[in-house]
Amino acid sequence: MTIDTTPRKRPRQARSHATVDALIEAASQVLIEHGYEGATTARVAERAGVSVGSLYQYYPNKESLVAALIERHASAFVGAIEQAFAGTVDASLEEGLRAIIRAGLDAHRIDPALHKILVEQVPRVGRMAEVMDISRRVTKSIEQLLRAHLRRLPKERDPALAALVIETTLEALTHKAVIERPELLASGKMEKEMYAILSGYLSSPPVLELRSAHGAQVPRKKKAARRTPREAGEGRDG
Amino acid sequence: MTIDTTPRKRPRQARSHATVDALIEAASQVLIEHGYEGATTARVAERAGVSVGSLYQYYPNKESLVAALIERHASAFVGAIEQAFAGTVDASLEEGLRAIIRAGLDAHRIDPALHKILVEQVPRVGRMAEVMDISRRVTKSIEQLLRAHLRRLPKERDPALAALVIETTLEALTHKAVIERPELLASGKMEKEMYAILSGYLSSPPVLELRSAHGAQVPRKKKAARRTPREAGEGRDG
Amino acid sequence: MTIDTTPRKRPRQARSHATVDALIEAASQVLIEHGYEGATTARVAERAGVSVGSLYQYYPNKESLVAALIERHASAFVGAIEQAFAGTVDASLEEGLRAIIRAGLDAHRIDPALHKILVEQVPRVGRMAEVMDISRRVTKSIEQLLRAHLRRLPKERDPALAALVIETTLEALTHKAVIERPELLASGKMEKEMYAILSGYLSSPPVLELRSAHGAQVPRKKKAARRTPREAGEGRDG
Amino acid sequence: MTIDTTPRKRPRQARSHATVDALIEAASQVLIEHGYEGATTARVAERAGVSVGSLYQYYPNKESLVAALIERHASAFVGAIEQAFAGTVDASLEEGLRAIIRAGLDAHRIDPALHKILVEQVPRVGRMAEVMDISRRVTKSIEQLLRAHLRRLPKERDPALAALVIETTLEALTHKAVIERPELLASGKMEKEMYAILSGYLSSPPVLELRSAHGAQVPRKKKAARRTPREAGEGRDG
DNA sequence: AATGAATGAGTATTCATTCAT
DNA sequence: CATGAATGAATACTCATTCAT
Repeated sequence: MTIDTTPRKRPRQARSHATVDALIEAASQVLIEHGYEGATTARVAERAGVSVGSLYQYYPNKESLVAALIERHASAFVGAIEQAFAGTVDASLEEGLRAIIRAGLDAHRIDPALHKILVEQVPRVGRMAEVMDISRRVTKSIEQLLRAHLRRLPKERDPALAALVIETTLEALTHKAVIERPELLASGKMEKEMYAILSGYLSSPPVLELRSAHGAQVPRKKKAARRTPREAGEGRDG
Repeated sequence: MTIDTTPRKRPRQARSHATVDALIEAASQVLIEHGYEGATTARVAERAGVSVGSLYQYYPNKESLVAALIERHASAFVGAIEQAFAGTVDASLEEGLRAIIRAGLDAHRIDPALHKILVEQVPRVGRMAEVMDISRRVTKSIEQLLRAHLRRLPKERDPALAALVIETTLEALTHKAVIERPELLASGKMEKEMYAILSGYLSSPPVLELRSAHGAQVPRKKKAARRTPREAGEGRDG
Repeated sequence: MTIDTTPRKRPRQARSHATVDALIEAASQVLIEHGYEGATTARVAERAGVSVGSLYQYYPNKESLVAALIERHASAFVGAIEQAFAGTVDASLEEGLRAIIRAGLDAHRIDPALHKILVEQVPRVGRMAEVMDISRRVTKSIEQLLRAHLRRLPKERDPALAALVIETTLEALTHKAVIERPELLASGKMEKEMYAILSGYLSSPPVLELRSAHGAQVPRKKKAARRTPREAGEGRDG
Repeated sequence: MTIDTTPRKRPRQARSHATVDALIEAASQVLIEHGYEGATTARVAERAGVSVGSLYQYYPNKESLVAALIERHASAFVGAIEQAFAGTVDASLEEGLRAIIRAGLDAHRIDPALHKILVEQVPRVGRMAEVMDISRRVTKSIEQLLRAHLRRLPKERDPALAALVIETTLEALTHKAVIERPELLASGKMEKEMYAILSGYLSSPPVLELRSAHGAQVPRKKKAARRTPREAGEGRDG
């Protein structure tokens, strides 16, 4: 029952290459304008300035066209992220975090409208796996970064889990900003918040934890006010 | 082009009321089983044990039926959250955060299968606004909590923005856990991570920020211990 | 890959019964006029004075419609034949043969144009089996007749094989007459030939067989009782 | 509405000739493998190792290609039959009949798969006439044979009609055997039955005819010369 | 002559919606 | 009020045929 989403044939002549390009580009536009349902093969072909027949010459069905579009976008997306990660191998944790944040934000600047539609529609094209793979790969990269700085992390922070949390959080915040609050992006405020939330997460132990869940104030000494016990105990900066 | 999604008439008799209920319930089941495309009016009517004609007696079109379902679900969802918030008005920040986290997790336990479908399909029903409203209301509640403990927050934390960040983050993590990693939910690990990331975010200054973005260890004098990252960063210790 | 050719639903109201009838009748006409390819669902629906939707309300696809038509025709066809056979149970061999011949001719008078199309197109509707079943049942009936008169048959005639030969021969001759030479039908000439060929086949020993296949003359008794006048006239063996 | 089925141009170069051959051969194979519907011009061209364009260089349309194939096959078919007839001009009636039977069986051995498809599909190519011509020519040949032995035939047997009957019968039996009962062919049983039915038909008067259709016994001469042994055994008229 | 890219009318089928009963 | 038969616009997809290269 699964549908073949493999492109039908590879264009050999220059002319047909142009057709394929036009089709994908048209698919992107029509998808953005009309959504998945509204993106009829006829409309896509028309927008591409090509006949339906030509569409089916290169894609065996509608899904395969969308799949190709997803692939193109996903590849650009992942490309952007991995490039941003490239220089992080022996960066500090701080640099690493900043790079990750930037990477996400930058990647989301690639055709955000299409990205939105694709994210919404991807489940029904059965390409969910591939897209989830993006997030999995990013999570893996984050985990590597964390492992490289393991001693800097709170001892209760499991790197794999933390990576998942970070990836999920960043993705969500980036999304929110891109789609609903672009001004937070332009002003750089969102980036700061992202850094704040991540660095807080990776520092320990958070001050709040010192207070009992019952609201009783734990008296703190003035000097130690913001230092955590472990920091002090570890004597790292002693 | 916009479609009227208002229910057609209000049921006055008990029998009609039963029909309306059966229809919504049927819609829910069919949606879960067959997805949005597969949820034909015929199927819904059949599942409800009612004729198509009757369906259209109460809902002018398919979308309005789904809209009603969304409304029912959203209302239950927000209800669960707001109830969880109710006792928080003069709770401590810690209690408040825990309540928020719990609220989200609990709400997601209401018909998660339907929730998933609805979240995916909602954009195309044009009820996005309503659903976004949920998140807006939750954000508002969080903001109130933060404002009640304003002095506990890092001074650079804008309560409105922080509330947005928190809401977004919690929603994303809850989602991820519900859909992809339910075992993290059962073990309570996710809840701990949520608390960790939020408390870190609301504590200050995070230790990590004390280190320069360039990875070089910035030797810190004891006095500088309390300097915020930005302060440190801005002044470059110079 | 096989297609479901079961009718979709049984009509409950008088109105829908009329629709179903109209559809089959229209299918018959359109099939005759345009052949299988030309018999588009649109054309059939139009001819039936009904919308395409209605067609698909009762038949899940084009094939099932044709299958229904085949069934209707085959049933009438077989009905005619078996009725004609009914009175043959204890008839003489001669009466039996005449009844069989008549049965075939009569059955072929039921909508011969449709019969022709159906016979041609049946292979591709996958109802071949059912139709072949007709011929198999008829063959069986013939075999029974032959067995009832076994002692009258030439000893070398296997009843099952003879039945197959008879059925095939009758079917072919009937067909030929119906389609290409209707005048032979009207004049009763074909019926006579059919009887002649069958009775010759079931009599023995045929004169011709007395001559060896190698042309060597088989010595016969003087009286040459079996020589025909004309044979005698030839004086070949005189 | 009628379509031109004339080949477009006659190949003049060896290369073109090869192409034309390859096309017909490919058409034959594809037709057998995929049936008429499945035999697309693209598939035929591909199988022939030629482009669609080339196909249309030699055949103005699909039908003309099939027509050419039909012609090729029909010509081989008739060729085989007429060759088998050639030696029959002054053969005995018995020899003639055997030759006819053999001819039909032999002809059907030429690409029976293609023959089957062609027989089924031929009506829709509008080449029915040509194919019917085969049977007409064969009938003519049979008629000639019969006329050559006129005096051997029962006086009531009209040679033209008898030829039609014989041709039809043989064709049907051959077909049946080829398609449904090949074992009857291999064992030679069918051939025997064919000879039996024909010789019975051409002998006269058949015994059965002596009995009235009403079962009344027709008084016969004392010697009962034509009574079969078994009949005698019955002692019905003893 | 050959190629194969492009065409687009034509086909089966679905499904939200209406309306006669 | 309820029913379910009827509607028909809309959609994905095919394939014979043309024509620029």
